[in-house]
Amino acid sequence: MKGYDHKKIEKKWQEFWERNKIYTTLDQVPDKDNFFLLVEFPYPSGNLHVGHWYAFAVPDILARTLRMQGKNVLYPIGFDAFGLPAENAAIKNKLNPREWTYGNIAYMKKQIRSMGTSFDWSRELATCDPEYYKWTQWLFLQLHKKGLVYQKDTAVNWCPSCKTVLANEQVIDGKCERCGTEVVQKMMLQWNIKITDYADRLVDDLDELDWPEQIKESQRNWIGRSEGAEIGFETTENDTITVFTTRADTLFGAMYLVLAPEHPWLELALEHTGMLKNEDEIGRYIALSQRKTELERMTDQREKTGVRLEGVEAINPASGEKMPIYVADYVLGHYGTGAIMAVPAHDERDYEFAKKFDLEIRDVIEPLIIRPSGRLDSFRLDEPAQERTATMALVRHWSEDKYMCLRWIKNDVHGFVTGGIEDGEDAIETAKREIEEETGYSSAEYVESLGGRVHVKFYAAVKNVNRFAHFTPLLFRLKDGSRSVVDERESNLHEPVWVDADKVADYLNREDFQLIWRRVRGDRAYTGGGILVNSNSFDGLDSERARAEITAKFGRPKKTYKLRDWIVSRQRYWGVPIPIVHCKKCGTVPVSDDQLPVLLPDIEDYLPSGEGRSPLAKVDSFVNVTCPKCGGEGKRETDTLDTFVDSSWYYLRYTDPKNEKEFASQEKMDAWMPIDLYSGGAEHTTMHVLYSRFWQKALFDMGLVKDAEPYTRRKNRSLILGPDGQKMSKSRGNVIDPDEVVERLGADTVRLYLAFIGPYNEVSNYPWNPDGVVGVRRFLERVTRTSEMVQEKDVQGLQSILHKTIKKVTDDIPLLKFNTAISQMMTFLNAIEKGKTIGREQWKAFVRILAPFAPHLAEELWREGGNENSVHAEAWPAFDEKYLQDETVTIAIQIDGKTRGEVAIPTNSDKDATEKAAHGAIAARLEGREVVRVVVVPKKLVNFVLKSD
RNA sequence: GCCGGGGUGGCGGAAUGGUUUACGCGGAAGACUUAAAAUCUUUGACCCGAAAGGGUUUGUGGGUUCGAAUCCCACCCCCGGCACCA
Repeated sequence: MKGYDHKKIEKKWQEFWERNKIYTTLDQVPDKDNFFLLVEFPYPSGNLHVGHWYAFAVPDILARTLRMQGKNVLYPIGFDAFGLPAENAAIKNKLNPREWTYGNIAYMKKQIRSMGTSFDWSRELATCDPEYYKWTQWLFLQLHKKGLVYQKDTAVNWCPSCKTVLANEQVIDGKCERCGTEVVQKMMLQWNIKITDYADRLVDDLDELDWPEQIKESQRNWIGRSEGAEIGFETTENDTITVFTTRADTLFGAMYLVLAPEHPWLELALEHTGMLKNEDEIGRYIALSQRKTELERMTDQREKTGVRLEGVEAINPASGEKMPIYVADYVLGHYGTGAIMAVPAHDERDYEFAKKFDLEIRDVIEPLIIRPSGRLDSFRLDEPAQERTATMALVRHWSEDKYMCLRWIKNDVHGFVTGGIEDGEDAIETAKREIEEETGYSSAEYVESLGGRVHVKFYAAVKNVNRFAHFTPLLFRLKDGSRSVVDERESNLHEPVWVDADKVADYLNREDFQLIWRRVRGDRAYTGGGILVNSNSFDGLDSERARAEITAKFGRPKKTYKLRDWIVSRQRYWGVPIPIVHCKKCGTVPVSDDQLPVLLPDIEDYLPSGEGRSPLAKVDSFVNVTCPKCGGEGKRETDTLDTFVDSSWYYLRYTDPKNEKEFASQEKMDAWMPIDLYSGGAEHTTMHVLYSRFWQKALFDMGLVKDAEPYTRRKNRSLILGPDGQKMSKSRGNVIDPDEVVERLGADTVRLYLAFIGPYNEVSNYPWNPDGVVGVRRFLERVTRTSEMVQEKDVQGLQSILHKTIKKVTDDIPLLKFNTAISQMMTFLNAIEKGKTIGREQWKAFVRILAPFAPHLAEELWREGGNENSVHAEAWPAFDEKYLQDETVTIAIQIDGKTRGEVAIPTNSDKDATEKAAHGAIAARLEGREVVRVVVVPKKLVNFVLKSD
C-alpha cells in the first residue's frame, strides 16, 4: 500500500460494514458460544469526548477479537436519555427537551460511527422512547406489587428562593447552583424503593464475583454493614428504649443513653405535658437541630451538644444502676435504632460528651495487646507464656516539660521503665525502686495512676521467653535531678533520655507504650479489645466472648447498615412518569398494564411549580384521570422516576429490544445473560452498579430473570486527562477534541493510541500525550510501508517472533492488556523492517491480529492482498508451539547473585552443559576463588556462590 | 480515623522469585537535504574511571533467599471508598 489516506479508507469501510450489516447480532448461531460485552450507555449530552472513545473503542478490540475466535458477540449501544440537562436546556434556551435529546442522539450516533466500533445498531435503545419506558413503568409496578415500593416523608433539598426541589448535583457547597441561596431541607412525600431489604445479599453475593477488590470494597463500604446487638433499657416511665451497639461487652460501662433528636420516643414524651421537666429546652434543641442544613452539618466544628431529659432515667440492665438520658445530635436518627448507650471509657465520641457534661467515666475493658506476627518480639501463639505482674512508670522531669524514655542501647528502641512486682511489694514501691536501679534518679514522687492495668503478650527476645505481662501504669515526677550510681549491668542495657512532651510519641514503637502515653496526654478512651473488669460475673472474659455472652443475656444479635432506601421520586419533567393514580377512596393505585405506558405529555412550561411539584402538576389533562380501581375521580402522580431506575435494567432490553409484549423474552435473556464483561466508569461503582444489582435480584425473586447477579465480570475504566495531567475541562483549556484528531490522524490511530496508553484492566489516570498519538500514527504508516515488502515464501527468520507475537496478543487481549499486545506487534514490525521482507502467509497472520485494533487499515490491507471476505469475518490465527522456542538462549552468569556476564547456549542444554558453558565464559573471574555452590536455572542463569573470606 | 489499591528512567508504562527499565514518547549525535519537515541509523538510569572495569539504583529502613521491583515486617507518600454509622 502506497501512502496512507485514512479519511478515504475509514469512510469506505465504515459504509461497507454498515451496508452489509456485518455486526447485526443473531441471538443464536449454531456452534458458537454467546458473549455479552456491555459498556455503559452514554448520556446524549450532544458531543462526544475522548472519554467516550476510551469507553467504546477500546472494548471494541475485545469484541472483534472474540468474534474472530468464533464467539457470537453482542456489543450493543443505546442512550441514557432522560435527565436534568435536557430540562435545563429547555428552560435556558427555550428548547423542547424531546427535540434537544433526539437531536443530540442523532449527532452523537454519527460521531460514534466514526470510531469504527462493531456495535449492533439494530438493538439501539433510548430510555426516553415510550417503547422503552413502558417497561420501566411495568417493572416499577412489579416491585410495587412485591411490596418493595413505598411512600415516605423524606427530606429533599429545597431552594427557598427558586421555590423548587433541587437534585443533589444542583447543590454546590450547600447552595443553589442557580441563585446561590442556601439550600434547606424540606420534608416531602417521596417514593422509595426498599433496597435495604437486599443489603445482606448485596454484600454476601460479592464474594462469588470475579471483580476487582477495589470495586467490591467500595460497595461493601457503601452498604456499611455492621454486626452488633440491640439492647433494651427500661426507663422510669415503665417503657423501653432500645439501642444498637457493636460493643455489648462494654455494657457495664454504659453510663447514660443518648437519643437522636428525631427519635420517636421524644415526640411521645413531649406529648405528655409535664413528664419531662425541661420540655421547653428539649423542644428548642430538637427544633434547632432540625433546622441545621446539610452545609452546617458538614462545616460544624463537631463540638458535642445535647440536653439532658430531666425527670426521667433509664436502668442499665446489667448493673441495675440508674442512668441519665440525653438528646444529642451526635447520634443519627436513621442509623441503628436512633439511640445509643454511651460508654465514655471506650468510645471517643461518648468520652468527649462525658467530658463536656462532666459525667462519670467507668473503665470496663483493660487493654490486651498481642504483638503481631512477623517481628522479633512477636508473641508465639502456640507456646506457653510466662505470666508476670509489673509496673510501668512514666517519669516527668523536675523542671521542664519532658518525660523520661529508656533507650535500649543494643537496638536503639525507646520505652518506659518497667519492672516485675515482687511478693509483698506494691506497685508504687516497685516503680520507685526500678526507676532508681535502672536510671539512678532517686527523687521520684508518685503523682497518679494512669488507669487500670494493661495486658501485653509478647516474646521477650533478650530473655528468650514468651511473656504475658500485666502492667500497672503509674505517673511519677522527679523532685530534682539527684542521681545515684547505676550498676553496670543496667547501664550497659539502656540509658535514660529526656524527651520533649510533644515528641515522646515519635520515640515509641510499641503499642502498649503508645497507649499509656495517650493516657498521660488526657486521652483516656480505649476503643480496642481487652479483658473485662467492673463487670460482675463477666470479669476476666475477653471482649469477644463477653460480647457474645452479654448479647445473649441482655439483648439480641442485630445487623445494621449505612445503606438507606432508594428515593426514586423526582419533581422533574424529563423523566419516566410514575405510573400511579391517587384516589381519595382507594389510596395509591397502580396503573393497570393495559394502560401503560403512561405517556409523558408535551408541555409548554418546564419550570417547576411553586410548591416544589413537578411541572407535570400544571397539566390538568395529565393529572385528572379516573381511578383504575373504582372508576372514581383520581389524580395522577406527577413525580418522575430517578434516571438510575431507567439504567437499572437496560442491559436486559438489549437482549430483546423490539419486544412489544414483554420487557424481554425469557428465551432471549437466556441466550445472553448474565453479562460476561461490564466495562464502565469508576463513578458508577456505588450508585448505578449497586442499583442494577438490586434490580436484578428483585426480578430474580419474582421469577422474571434467572440470574441473581447481572455482571459476571466488572472492570472500571481509567480516566484520560488533558496533556497537562489535569482533568480535561473547558475552563482549563486542555480539552482534546476527538473529532479533530480523527480528522487529522484517523480513527485507527486514536483507537490504537488509547489502547496503548496503559493497561485497561487497572484504574489509573493517563494524560493525553499529543506526541504519543503521533508515534502511534507513525507505527501505522510503517505498517502500510511494510505491506510493500510482502513476498510469496515465508521468511524463516520471522517465524519465531511471529508466533510469539500471535501468542502474546492472543493471551493479552482477554486480560484487557491491550498495551502490551500492541508493544509486541511493534516489536514484530521492527523485525520485519530489519529483514525488509515478509512472507505472504506471515503477513496475513499479522494483518488479522492487527484487525481488532485498527479495523479500517487492516480491512484495506486485507482486501489489497486479494482476499474477498472481510478480515473481521476471518478466523483468528493460531500460533504453533514449535516456533515459540529458540534454538539458542542467552543466559545470565552471576557471581554471588550479581550479574557478571552472559553466554549463548543451545536451548536444550542440560544442567551440566549449562554450568560448563557459564564457567568457561567467566573462568578468568573465578580463578583462585573457591566456588561453594552453583545454582543453575535452566534457560535463565547460572549463579556461582563463592566462599566468603 | 477505618477499609481498599498503588509508589519502577525526564514522561506513559514493561517485568509477579532469576540479566530492572520491553514498547512508545521526549532528549542527544549522525545520515539524507541548499535548508527545513518527514524518514532512517546510533545513543539513552545514576556515580567513580581515560578505558577496561567497579559501585549504586524499583518510596524509606529492616528481614527471608544463592538471588527480591516481586515474599515477610515497620514506616513514609499518592489515589479511591466510607466517615459523629455507636
